[in-house]
Amino acid sequence: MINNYELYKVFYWAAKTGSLTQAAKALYLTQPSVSHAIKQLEDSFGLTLFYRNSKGVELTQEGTILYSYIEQSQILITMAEEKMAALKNLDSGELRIGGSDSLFKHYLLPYLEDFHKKHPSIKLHLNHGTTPEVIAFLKEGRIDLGVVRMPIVDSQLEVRESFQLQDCFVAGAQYTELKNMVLTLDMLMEYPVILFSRNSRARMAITEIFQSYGYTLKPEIEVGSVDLLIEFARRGLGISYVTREFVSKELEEGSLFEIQLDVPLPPSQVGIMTMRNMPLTSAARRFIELAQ
Amino acid sequence: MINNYELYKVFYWAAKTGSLTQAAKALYLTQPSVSHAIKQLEDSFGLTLFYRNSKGVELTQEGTILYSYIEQSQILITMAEEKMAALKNLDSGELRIGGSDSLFKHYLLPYLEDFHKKHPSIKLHLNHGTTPEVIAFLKEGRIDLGVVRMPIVDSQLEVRESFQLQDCFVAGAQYTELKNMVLTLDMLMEYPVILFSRNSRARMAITEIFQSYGYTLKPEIEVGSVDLLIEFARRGLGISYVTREFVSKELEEGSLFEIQLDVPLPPSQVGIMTMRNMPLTSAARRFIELAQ
DNA sequence: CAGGAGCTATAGACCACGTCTATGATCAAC
DNA sequence: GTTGATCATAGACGTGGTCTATAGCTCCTG
Repeated sequence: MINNYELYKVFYWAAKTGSLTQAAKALYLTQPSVSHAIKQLEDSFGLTLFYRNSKGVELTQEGTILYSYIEQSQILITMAEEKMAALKNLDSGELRIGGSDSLFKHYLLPYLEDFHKKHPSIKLHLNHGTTPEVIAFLKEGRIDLGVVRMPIVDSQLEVRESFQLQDCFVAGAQYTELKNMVLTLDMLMEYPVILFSRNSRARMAITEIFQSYGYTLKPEIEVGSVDLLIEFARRGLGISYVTREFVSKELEEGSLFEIQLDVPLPPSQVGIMTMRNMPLTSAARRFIELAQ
Repeated sequence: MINNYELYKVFYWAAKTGSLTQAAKALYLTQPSVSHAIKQLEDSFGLTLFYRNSKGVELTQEGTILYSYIEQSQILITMAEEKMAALKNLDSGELRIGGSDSLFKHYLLPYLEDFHKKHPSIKLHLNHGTTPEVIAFLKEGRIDLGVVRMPIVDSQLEVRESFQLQDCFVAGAQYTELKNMVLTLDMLMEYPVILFSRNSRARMAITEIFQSYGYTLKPEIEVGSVDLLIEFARRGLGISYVTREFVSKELEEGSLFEIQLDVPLPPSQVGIMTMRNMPLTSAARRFIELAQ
């Protein structure tokens, strides 16, 4: 019917201000333009929308009916524009991050706090899961970004290196004799080793390292959380393979110490994953910026 | 913010159909135009609204939020356009008529019925009042048109002559002796005359006529409704001055007869009044068309 | 009553911008 | 590899929305 919705904006302001001249000012147009626009509307409806008098204009019965619809419509558009501006300014919106519980707890927390302080109106949604689960979340569009250990090889994903973590073996008071020694892998395997459950990325990594030296690493105990890994080591149940940064408190206070090995353990990189060629929300872009 | 609301229409269709190509078809545009429009929106918000893939497009988080507003807005506009079309086609709307009760009851009824049959969806509002009241209603915008006796002299009003009425004196069985006589005003004044209340237009008219012949007409009885005027005459309380068309039933059945005078009583014209230079609703225009 | 200050309507010119065609790039399916 | 979708880009075109200038009207004021 009407092939130019701009006319409704003009109509809205004309009706609202009761004056074509005022409407023109509000819209940064000239009065004849507004006059012309209203005429177009009236012609295409075949109805008169305004009474014109020397003081301005007034809605006719039919104009009043039109206004009741258009007013709502214009208000919605205004709200939409305000909302978009808020999203842009990070005054609104949400950020959905996927990652492992331990990464959230031990490492991402300061970044999350920082982000939340800077942009308190953005709702944070944290979804924990294993690396494959996080990748699946990403592909399903359920999270905006995932934080996992590298390497990730998936052509659909774009991975930014964020920070390095160093895994290491730690033990508690029971094994004080090892404190100032440099162990060979041979020696290490004499002790009971505690590892994270089979499907974890860190577990696979260390198993491969041992294999590359010709050893098969078999854990005495397998646990399902980083907290248990730490707790078991503290109680002297064995030597745990953990991320050094996750036990920094225990290392400082001396309840755990790091076993020195004669071979280097390669550091593991944590990466922030996003979908390749998919636009990011403002919030996601901002978070990545802060986390790098 | 956005200085072209057309873009929202394009966005709406793109989001609704999930395809720029489909949106282009729906809007009778080419695909590049739609692509361009969406880009404009995205640029001016500084946000990405759609994920593009080889199957079409999909809303981003931010696009989804925008859509929730714009969808409502567009629906309202569509409803508005449908409503305007209905008003134009007289499939909707209202018609507010002012006039005297007796005109409504005795003369306008067939026109009202006719109009209502032809346009059953138009609500009729009938407001009765004296001629000055009806004029006031018109000027206050409370009615679309008024139906009153001419002449009306008011530069703000436009009056269309509609139909003629003939006032006359009638009497009942008590005065059968006058049935086949032609009376002079002199003779008439020997009888008790029943008139409508002082402020009525018909009353003023007949008083003036008598005065122009040198007589002062003083009624025996004054009543406030046409029905009473008729009833009193039937009961033989006097000779009533009524509009002939309003007593056509009584004249036919013989319960009243018309007094013949030796001077002509000028006919009175009924006019349909509207505000001069004020646009009429479609319904009002249509009614006037039918009533002429 | 003349003159001024509002208001809206009309006429005509101009140029930005929205639309088009043509083509490229990418992806999925066969 | 080829075909047939999709959206993006480039550049040309022309229309329609905006402008200036002016007229017409009503109301108010000295």
